[in-house]
Amino acid sequence: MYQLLFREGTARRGVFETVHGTVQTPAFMNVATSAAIKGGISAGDLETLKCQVMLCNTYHLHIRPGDELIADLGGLHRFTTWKRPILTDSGGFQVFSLASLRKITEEGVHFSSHVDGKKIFMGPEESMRIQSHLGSTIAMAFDECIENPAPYDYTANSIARTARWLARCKAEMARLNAQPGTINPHQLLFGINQGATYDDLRIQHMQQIAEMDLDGYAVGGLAVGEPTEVMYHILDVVEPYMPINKPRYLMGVGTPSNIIEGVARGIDLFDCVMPSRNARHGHAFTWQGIRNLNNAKYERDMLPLDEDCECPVCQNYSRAYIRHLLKSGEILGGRLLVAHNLWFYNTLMERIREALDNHSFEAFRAENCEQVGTRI
RNA sequence: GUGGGUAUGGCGUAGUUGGUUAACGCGUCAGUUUGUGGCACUGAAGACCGUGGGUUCGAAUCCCACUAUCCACC
Repeated sequence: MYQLLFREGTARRGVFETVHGTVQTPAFMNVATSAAIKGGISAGDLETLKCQVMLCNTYHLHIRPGDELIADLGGLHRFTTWKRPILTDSGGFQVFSLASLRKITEEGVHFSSHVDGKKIFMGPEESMRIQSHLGSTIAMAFDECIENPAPYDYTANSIARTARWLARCKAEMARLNAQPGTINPHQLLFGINQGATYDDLRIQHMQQIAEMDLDGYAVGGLAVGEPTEVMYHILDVVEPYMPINKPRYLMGVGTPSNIIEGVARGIDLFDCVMPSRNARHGHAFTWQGIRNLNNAKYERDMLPLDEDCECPVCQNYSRAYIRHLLKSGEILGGRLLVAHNLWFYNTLMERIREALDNHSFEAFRAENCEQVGTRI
C-alpha cells in the first residue's frame, strides 16, 4: 500500500507499506541478481549499508539454483536471510540483453540458458510462477524491453503484446496468490511501461496498463542507449498518465544525477548495477564525483574514498590501501568499494528524502545535479 | 680453460631463403560501464632488437670481435 505524503513540483515523497516492511520513497533498490550482491556483500551488510529493498532476478534464479528448490527451502527471504522487501525482476530484460539467443512469440520467449545452453521457455505464466516460488515482495510483469533504436511499427506491435502479457500476468498472479501453500500470498505485481522513444506509444501504453489497477508501475526500456535528454523527455511525457496513488519505478537507472532528475520527474523507486559493477572495476561514487581508485595519483593518498562520507569503509580505510588491494587483485578491494558505493546510493536517497521533507528538493537538485551545476 | 646455446619495450616471448611505421601476453597509464551472460571492455605509452665493426641498395635476421648469461665437458 503506497501513500503519497506530499509533492514538491512533480517530485514525490511517499511511504510504501509491504508485508516485509515499510519503504520510504524515493528509494534505491540494491541489485542482487543471483540472490547476492556481487562483490561479497551479505544480507547483514546490506542492513548496515542502509539498503531498503533488495532486487533479485527471475531468469538467473530459475536457471540456478532453480525456483522450485528455493520454494522448497522456504523462499528467497529465508534463503538469503534478508527480511525486508525483495523485488524480483521478471526476466523480461533478459529477452533484451540475451537477444542473440532468443525467439519471441505471442506465448512467450524461447531462450538458451547462458549456463549450459539448455532451451528454456518463459512466458507471462512461467515468470509469475517462478516469482511466486521465489516469494518476493514485488513481482515484475513479464515484458519485452525493446532495444534502441526500434522501428515504430515494431514498437507498436511489441507494446500491444506486452499489454496482453500483462493481463495474463495479473490473472496468473491472482491465481497463484490464492493457492494454498503459496510462500507470499500477498505478492504484489508491478506493470511495466514500454514504447521506446515514441511519445504517443508511451502514453497509449501507459494509459492501457494504468487501467489494469496494478500494485505499482514501472517505466522500462530506458537507459538502453538513447541520449539522456531523451530519457528525461519520455519521463516528462509519461508522468501525467501514471496513477498518482501507486509507486513508480524507473528500471535500471542510473547515475546519481539520473536519479535526482528521475525524482524530479515523479519517480519513487530506482535500481541500477552501477554502484556494484563500477566498484568491481575500481570506481568510487563520492560527493565530489567519481574516483577511479586504479589511478596512480592515489598511490600515497591516505584520505578516505570520500571525505564527506560516514560509511564503515570511509571510517577506516584509505584510498592508497584500496588502490593497493585493487592492483593486487584482492577481493577485499572490490568488496570495500561496493560497500561504499551502496552506502553512497542509499545515502543519496536519504538526502533526497530529507530535502523533500524540508521542501528544499529543488535546491538540492540544483546543487548536485549535472543538468544544472554538476557535482555528482 | 674447451665446446655449444641464448641476448628483442619493466617481465616473459614471437619474429631467419635479409625488404614498408618490429608482433603478442603480463605489467604500467587512462577511459568505458544504467531492470548485471562481466575480476569485463576500449584505448595509450613504452624497444634506436646486448656492444662495436663488417657484408648489402637494405640487417633483429648473414659474418667477425667483444661483453653478459646458461648448459655440457676437462
